[in-house]
Parts: sequence; structure tokens; C-alpha cells
Amino acid sequence: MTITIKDIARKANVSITTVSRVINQKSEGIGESTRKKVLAIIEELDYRPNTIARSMITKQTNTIGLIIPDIRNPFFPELVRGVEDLANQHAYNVFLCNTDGDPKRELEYVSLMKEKNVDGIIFTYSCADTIHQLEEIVKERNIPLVLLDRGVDDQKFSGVSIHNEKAGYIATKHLLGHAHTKIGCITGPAHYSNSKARLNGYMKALSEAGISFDQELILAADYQMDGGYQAAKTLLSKKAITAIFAFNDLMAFGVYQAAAELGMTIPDDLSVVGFDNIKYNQLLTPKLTTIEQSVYEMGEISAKILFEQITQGGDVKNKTWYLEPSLILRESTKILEN
Amino acid sequence: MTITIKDIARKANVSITTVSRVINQKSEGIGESTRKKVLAIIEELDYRPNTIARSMITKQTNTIGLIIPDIRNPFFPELVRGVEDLANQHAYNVFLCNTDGDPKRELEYVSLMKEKNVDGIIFTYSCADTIHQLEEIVKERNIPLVLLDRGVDDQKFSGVSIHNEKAGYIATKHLLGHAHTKIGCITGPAHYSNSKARLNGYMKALSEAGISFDQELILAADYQMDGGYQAAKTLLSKKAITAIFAFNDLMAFGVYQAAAELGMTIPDDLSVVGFDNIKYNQLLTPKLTTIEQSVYEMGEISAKILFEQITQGGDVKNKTWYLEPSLILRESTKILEN
DNA sequence: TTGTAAGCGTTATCAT
DNA sequence: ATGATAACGCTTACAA
Repeated sequence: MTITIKDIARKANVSITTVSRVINQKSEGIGESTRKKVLAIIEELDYRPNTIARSMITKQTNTIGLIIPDIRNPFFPELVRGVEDLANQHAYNVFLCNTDGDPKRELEYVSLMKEKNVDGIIFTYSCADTIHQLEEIVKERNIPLVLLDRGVDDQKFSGVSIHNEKAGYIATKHLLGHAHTKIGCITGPAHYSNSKARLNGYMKALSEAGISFDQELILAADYQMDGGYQAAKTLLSKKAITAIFAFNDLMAFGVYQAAAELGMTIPDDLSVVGFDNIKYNQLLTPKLTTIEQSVYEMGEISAKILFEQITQGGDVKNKTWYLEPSLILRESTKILEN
Repeated sequence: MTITIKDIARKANVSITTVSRVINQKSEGIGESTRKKVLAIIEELDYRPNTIARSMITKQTNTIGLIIPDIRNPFFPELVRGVEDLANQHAYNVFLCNTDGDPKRELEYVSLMKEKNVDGIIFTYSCADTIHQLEEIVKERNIPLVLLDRGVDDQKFSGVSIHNEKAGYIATKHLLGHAHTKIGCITGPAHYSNSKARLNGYMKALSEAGISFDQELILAADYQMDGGYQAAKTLLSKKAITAIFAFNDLMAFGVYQAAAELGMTIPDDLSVVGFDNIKYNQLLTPKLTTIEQSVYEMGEISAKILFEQITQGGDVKNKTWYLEPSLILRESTKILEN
């Protein structure tokens, strides 16, 4: 038998109300002697309050849901850890949910989290449609939700993201500064807001430099290594490209493979810029120049915003937070000679 | 206001018992007409039962705890995904907990999970002491627990792990087969059971080959990249080593770095075998020969065992499951010439 | 086939 | 300073 507040009360010769009071540190109105007595018995019996019963009344579970596409994508472990660490500091636990970016599963998990009565949700969604239904599901019970990395620009929810347009701009500028003008671009899925914003940055840099935009240099892929590989092969075969900007590191890895197959040397024949600064990408030869995202921090901030919403209860104004991107210079880019 | 079973009952003109029955698919004793009526109203009001209230009675939360050292260690995402996928199939959610291998946090999380009334725990612990206190904490309430990757040999709990000794044996055998006799060994922390077992395999292969064991060729590190780097530097400076067996890929990456710094070429001057077959380690040049662990599968199996224990309720016999290791031949090992 | 009522382990309200 | 008791939303005997 698990031991309950009743057992403590009985053994201490007090009411369960009193026990409840000492448990919850209600300082007012508790005799010092009884408090000590109760505490001693709690200790002795190693009693832990049943959080479920407590939740029933308080409507609080000290639990949040973290919904992401796939923890195996090396972008996410850092982020998850940032969230979990902050949650842990607040005595919260986190449910981890993998959707694979499937709209159906995304919505299912949101509903599931609601059923589990989480106090809040942190969500990286993939499908643009999701957000509409999301509003409906979430708003009815007014459960705090923070959007992560994607779709934060709508301002319908709070959100945290890197400043993607600026990042795209910086990366492209770097390549332009190295005399490249034929810059291939491997984007993420066309409907991802982060991919769109990065592309805007790319185009802005180009137009500032007075270089006309060539649609044929742009190819959308899937943020996966193999997608990057395929796109690079296509890109490199049909155009005289001297540089490629891949919208994430995974796809940049694919570019490396394609280049190797085509007998091109990086950075001599081809400059490459990635995005994310995934750990261990410095294992590549040559090391990848890339845009840094402080992913751990992103997780932390999203959790911080979520907890603000949770504690302030409901009708806080949405916050959108943009992290500053920075370019990590390594060895995969080079000034174009000829 | 959130809508409850009462609302449904009232609107359907039935008792809450009846509603409860149709929710829980108790087929017996429900009139087809009432069932339909109730179902319609549930649909109409988009009613979801409160899982918390349900848990209070059933003592089941459909939730498991997954306690690991650090999701950022590339070994774990695969594993976590394996667990989560299987959990999801069973309509379970998983709490993710990162301990950093800190004994205090390990125990804290176990207690926390107990307080959250999880139906079971999957646990990768680091500290050998942990397991004793673990028994006490867990056994009292008889909560199903499956050990992962480490410490499974004690048979005090169910567990899943690769057959580490065999793996160590295979890796060493491979190197011996390539005429290497001075084989350096970078192990994990000395008290980790998986590291010990791998070392046993190493020694077994050596002794079978009639090669005397040299303690100086063995160096313990921390399963981290930098630890591998440091160990390799020490190892390579003091002995004429022609091959290194690193007990995980991360440390093997460190070996690559050390070799590069010392002007050694892999595999010409040094053969390297890793362990884990982490994704993207094929990005290395040359690609790393390593021991494959089916980590995703490991996660799945652990969850499978856990669910068996959960459904069979308590006093099932502990199961220990060993996965077969296999050697992935790539480019980092070479027959020793001279 | 359906309903009444007890109970799960807490917290919150109102007395005392 | 302390206690009775209702309430949280559900499941489950037991009755009808």
C-alpha cells in the first residue's frame, strides 16, 4: 500500500488539513510544534504527496509538452536540452513528442498533451495548415503555447526563432564578399517560414550587390542530407556555380558528397556555407563555414517565455523573440580567383 | 469551463455511469440507441475525458519515464526515438530526463518519476552506486523498470544492452587479423559496466592470439570527443602503437584529431576502430570502421520489455536482452605492412 | 440495460 | 491554530 496524507494525519493525531498545510508551506497558522511533529512523521514514513490527486484540484501538472519533428535531427537535441534544463529548474517535467512533421500527428500530439493536462506546450511544427487548427484546439482552453523555429512571424502565438532573413543575408553577403556571383541556393521545403525568410535574405543581399536573381540557382530540398546531395548534383551539373548556400548543415553535408563525386574540391572549386552549426560538423574536411544558431539558448528562451505565460495566467500578450545569427568562418569558403 | 462527463450525461439524459461505459467501450450492457446518442453528444461537444481523474482511480497514467545522461550525446536520440515510437503505439507518452550521469540527479529523477506516477521507467544510469538505492526506491512500489545499455548484467532488473564483450572481441580480432599487435585501447569510465565488458573482449582476443597484455596500452577516458583526443595524444606519444580501438565513436573522432596534429595519417600510420556507428560519422575522412549498435532497436526492445512488465503487472521474471554487435568495415583500418 | 453512490488523494472553504 | 467537509472528474461495485 502506498502511504497517503491520511496515514500521516492519523499517526500525527492531526487532521489531514493540517498535514496539507505543512506540506504546502502555508506558514500562517501552524503551530511550530505540530509542524515539526508532522514533518518528522513524513520523513519517517518517507511520504510523498500524490501529484495526481493534487493536480485534480490545482489544475496544474507541473508538466509541459515539447513537440518536435524528430529528435534524431541533430538540430533538436540541443534545443530539447535547453528546454528540459529550464523546466527542471522550475520543477517541471517534459513530455517529448516526435511528429516527423506529419500534420496529422502534430495535431494529435497537441490534443494528447491537452488531455494530459500539461501546463504549456512548446511546439515546432512543419505544416503551414497546422497553425489554423492549432488556434482552435489551443485557444479554447487557453493553454500557453510557444512556437519554436518555424512560423513565429504570424504573431498568433508567442515564438522564438533565429532572425532568418538576417542570417540568409549575412551568409550571402559573405559569399558575395568573396567575389562569388553565381551562388546556388539549396532551400528547405518551400512552405517553411524559416526557409522563406532565409531566401529573402539571400535575395536582398543579391539585389543590394546589383546581381540579378536567377531562379534556376534556387532548389528546394528537405533539410535532409540526401536531399542536399540530390539538389547539389542537379545544381552543379546545369550551371556554372562557384558557391552553394545550403539552408542547413545536413544538406551541406550532402553538398560535400556531391562535390566529391563530381571531382570538385571544396573550397577550391566550390565554396559552401551551411546553416545551424551542428556539433561535430567540424569533423568534415574541410571544416564547414556556417551560420550559428544558439539552439540551446533558443530552447531556454522558449521555456522562459512559456513559464512567464503559465505563471501570469492566460491573457499575456504574445512575445516573439528573434535570436541574432552569426557567421562561423571555417574552411569551406574561399575568395574566387580568376 | 472545460466540459466533463457530467455535461455529457445531463445533455444525453443518462447517468454518468452510462457515459463512462460508452467511453470505455464496455460493450456489454449498453443499448445500441443510447450508445449512439451519447457518442453523438460527445462528438458534438468535442468532449475528452480528463486523464488525471481517470488515473486517480485506475492507478495508470499511460506515461513512462525515460532517464538518460544527455540527449546531446549522439548515442541517445536514436534510442529515445525507438522508445517514443513504441510508447506512442501503446498510447503512452514519455517524460524525458537528463541526468548528466550525476548520481544525485539520477536518483532525484527516479523519485520524481515515481511521484508523477509513471507506469514504468527506462533508465540508463552511470554511477555504479545508483543501482543499490535504485532497488530500494523502485521495489517498494514495485514499479517496472528496464535498464538500458549499462549495468544490465546484475540481473536485478530487466535490461537491454549490446553484447559488449563480444563486440570488444570482434573489434580487436579485426585489428589482429590485420597484423596489428600493438593495439591501443581508449576505454570509457573504468566503472561503467559496458566499458569493462568491452575491455574483457579486447583481452580475450589478445590472449587467444597469444599476445601478452600491456596495461600501458589501455587508457580510460570519458566517452567524450575531447577525452578521446587527450587519451590518443598520450597513447601515441609514449608507445609505438599501430592501431587504436576507441570504445565509442566520439572518442574515435578525438583520435582523428590527435592523429592529424601528430602528422599521422589514418589508416596508413594508424588504424582506428570506433564503437556505436553514430550517424554522420561517415562524414569523417577516412570513414570510420566501427562497431554497430542498433540503438533504435535497443530503445524499441527496452520499451517492449517494459510494456510486458506493465501489462503482466509486477512480478514477472526479469529479462536481460543482449543485442548482437557487428563490425562495419569502412576505411579507417588497414593491414599493417612491414 | 441503466442508475446510485462510494471512493481515488488531495486542496480549499468555511467553521470552530 | 486546527478541523470537517465539499469538491475535483472519473471508475466501479452494487442495485434496480
